Order: sequence, then structure tokens, then C-alpha cells
Amino acid sequence: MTLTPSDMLCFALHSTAHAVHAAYAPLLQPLGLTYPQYLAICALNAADGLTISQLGAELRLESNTLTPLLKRMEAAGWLTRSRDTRDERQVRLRLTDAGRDLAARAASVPRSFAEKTGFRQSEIADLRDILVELRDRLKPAKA
Amino acid sequence: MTLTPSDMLCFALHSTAHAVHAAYAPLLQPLGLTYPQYLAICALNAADGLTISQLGAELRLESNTLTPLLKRMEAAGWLTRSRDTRDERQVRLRLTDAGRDLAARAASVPRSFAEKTGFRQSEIADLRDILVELRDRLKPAKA
DNA sequence: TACGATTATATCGTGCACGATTGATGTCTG
DNA sequence: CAGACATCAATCGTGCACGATATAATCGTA
Repeated sequence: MTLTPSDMLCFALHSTAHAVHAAYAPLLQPLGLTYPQYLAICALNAADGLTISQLGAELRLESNTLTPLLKRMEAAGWLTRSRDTRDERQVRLRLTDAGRDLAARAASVPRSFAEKTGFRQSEIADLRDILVELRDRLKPAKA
Repeated sequence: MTLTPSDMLCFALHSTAHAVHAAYAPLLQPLGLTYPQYLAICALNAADGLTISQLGAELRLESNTLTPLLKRMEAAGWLTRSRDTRDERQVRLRLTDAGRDLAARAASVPRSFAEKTGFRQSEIADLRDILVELRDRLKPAKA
């Protein structure tokens, strides 16, 4: 009864996440964005001025991943990173005009993706909610 | 109507895959395995003597990812990589005794994971099937 | 048989993810 | 107020993933 990867939920998740990543790539490449950078742009577009920790809480990442990613995005001219004047431990992230423009041009991406899946909006939302339920059972969000 | 990551199916998938990865880590670490290495061991335990392409078809990875991964596993003494004598382009992968032993010790891992989720077996299987459906719509398996 | 495709694997460069650690800033308490 | 502790970001090392490219073996066909 040797279980093969195809039998496993974990592998279905792993491989589907990669497939989704691959499906996003051609939509994001024209914008010069990687997928995690796209998530960061979306998060900041909805809530500008987040600290790295706050962005990390939203994306479930930590500074060891975010710092280099954000430095690349800063180098691309999409955002600024500056120490909070009240608490110099924190770094505030703010979209530049170019970054806000990019966010606007990326707004159609989720719709294009949804069409690729062929799923109805309700199916997409249901699946999302099941996944979030599973995720939060395995690893509750912090703060 | 700026969409944030929490609204998106893609992010739910992305973050849940990471959470599953993190949930597997403490189960695999005592065995000295990473998650992709665990998948490779399972695939080879079910079907020994695969070529790199065949393993890649199962895991949906290519030689640029698999070659270094398999070299590390060979260095750990879990498998052998040898050119097929009939077609020297291909590399055959075979578990060593240590590799087979490792597969046996890893057999309980999926059960431990399932318990962590708190989902019933039927729920796990249903979710797996939905994910596979989505994955194959986005990216049909090759060969 | 010779030579142009095709196939299988390997290599290289970049980016993401994460455990472990470091250093600087801020807070709390004796 | 001083020293212990906590918090925040950055750094380092390792492994995975993937696009692009290279190299060697094999196949097909003129």
C-alpha cells in the first residue's frame, strides 16, 4: 500500500500551487512582476504605509524573505522603504506613483486567471474558503 | 475595489501550500528529508528504476530541479543514479536499502499529517480531487 | 551511411522560502 | 536611571523552482 504522490492531498496542493504560479507568470511578466511581488503590490495598494511586519502578517512571510524582495521592488522604483520616525526599528513601505500605476495595470489579472480556470466565481470562493480553513488549522495567523 | 491577497484564491493556495509544507517539516526532519525529497522517495518506493523524466512526470518537475535534488539524495546514500545501458541518455534511479528503509519509516507521515488537519478522510480526498481538477485545467500533465 | 532533428540530462543564473543568528531600537522594572 | 528583556529588520546559508542554454546520445531519412 505504498502511497504515491498522486494519492496525497499535500502533493495535490503543492503541484496545484505551482500550476497556479505558472498560470500567473504570463500575466505578470509583461508588468515585470514576480508572483510574490504581485501580492506585495496588491497588499500595499489596499493599505499603504504598512511596516514589514504588517505586510508579513498579511502575506505570511518574515523579514528574511521580505527584506530582499522589497529591496528589489525598491530598486525597480515601485516603492520606498523608510524608517518610521517614531519607532526607528520599523520600516514603512509606501508605493511610488509608478507602483500605484502598476497596481492599476495589474487589476485585471485575477479576472484573467479566473477565466483560465473555467471555474465559476462561487466555486472559486468556496475552494478559497476551504483552503483558508485548512491553512488556519495548520498554522494560525499571528497577531 | 482593490483586491487584497486574502481575497484571492491564488493566495489561499500559495499560503496553504506553505502551511502544509511547514506542517510536514517536523515529521520529516527526524528522517533527514525535505518535502520534495520525501515525494521522490515515495514515488521511487512505489515504482523503482524510474528515469529522471518519468519521475519528473510524476512530480511535475524537470531535470533542472531534479538533477541537483537527486544528487543530494545520492550523496545521502538513499538512491543510485546510473545511465541506462540500452539508452545512455537516460538515468535510472534505484533506492538503496537505506532508501527503502527510509520509505518504510516515512509511511506513517501522511496519517500524522491528516490528524493535524482535523479533516475527515473523505474531506481530504474531496479537496484533493478538486485541486487536481484545477491543476489539470491549468496545466495538463505531459505524456 | 551521413547528417539534421529529437530526446534526455545537466548546468547556470535568478528569485523565493526559511531556520538561525545578529544588531539596533524601544520598553519595563528594580 | 541602569540593566534585562522584547521587538524589528537585516544577514547568512541551504534548498527548491524555473527559464534559458548546453551537451551528448539516439533516431529518421535522404
